[in-house]
Amino acid sequence: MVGTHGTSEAKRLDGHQTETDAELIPDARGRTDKPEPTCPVEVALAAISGRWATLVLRELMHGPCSFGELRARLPTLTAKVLTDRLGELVAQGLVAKDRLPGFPVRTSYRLTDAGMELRPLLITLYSTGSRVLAALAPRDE
Amino acid sequence: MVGTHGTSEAKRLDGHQTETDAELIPDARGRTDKPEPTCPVEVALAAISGRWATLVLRELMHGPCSFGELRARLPTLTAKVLTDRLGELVAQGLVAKDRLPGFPVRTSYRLTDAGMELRPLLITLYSTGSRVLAALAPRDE
DNA sequence: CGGGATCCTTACGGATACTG
DNA sequence: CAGTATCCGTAAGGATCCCG
Repeated sequence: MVGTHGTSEAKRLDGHQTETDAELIPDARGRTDKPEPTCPVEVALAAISGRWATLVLRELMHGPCSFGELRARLPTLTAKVLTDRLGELVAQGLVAKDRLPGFPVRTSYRLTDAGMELRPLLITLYSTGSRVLAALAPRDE
Repeated sequence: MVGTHGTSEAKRLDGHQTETDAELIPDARGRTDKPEPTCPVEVALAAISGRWATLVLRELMHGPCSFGELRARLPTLTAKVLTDRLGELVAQGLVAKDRLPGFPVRTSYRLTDAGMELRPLLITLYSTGSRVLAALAPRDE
């Protein structure tokens, strides 16, 4: 039925080559037809989603950091949003929170081993964005 | 003033080593203290942000695809959201929309050169998510 | 087939003020 | 210093119905 005409045009739309899929979808967790929290892509996405998330992560990549230091380095980020973002990262097991003894109270935030795994992603976000900008620059296509 | 005590504890919190920064922040566009649309990271983030965005991109990575085909492959995605997502991608110059002549109307969506640049990012999202899950699996730290 | 037009609800980001 | 407590406006996602 489908093959009666066999035009190359129909094939281009219908036929999806599965050759390169293994690169994009290495295993069964990627073969999903909707956003599943268990899909690795969604896990990574959750880590960097939310405004300011990548900037907070970038600062923590430099090493442990206190709440106030983070605020100082990201001056226009309000305490509420920073608390939200850090709370999410802690809940995801990407950041650990250490209360330092003494007074006034100091809290040190640092990346966990899982959080460290995000470094290549931040680097790829940067390089990808750069290449996209470069590809758009010549002409709008 | 700062150096009077010189405890290693203070250094760990205050001193951010600039050694590895070049990897994370290659040029001036990355040295921002707030989310700037011109920052490459924000550009890449914009491309994959919004629910279903990565799934739509994944499908388009296989090759051009019509509106209905996208709906068929992502059954629980409503037409409105798909229209939104595609519209954003087109507005960002990552996807091109071709109206095919004939009846009924067919529209073919395909990645532009800029959109193709997102492939490594999708792959990194997957591998990063996998490694994060693996790092969290042994123990919660 | 490929959307557009509405409407609704919730989540998110931000501002401001206050506390242990 | 390191948050918490409120309040608010907007925008995003989804459902439903309709049109060319």
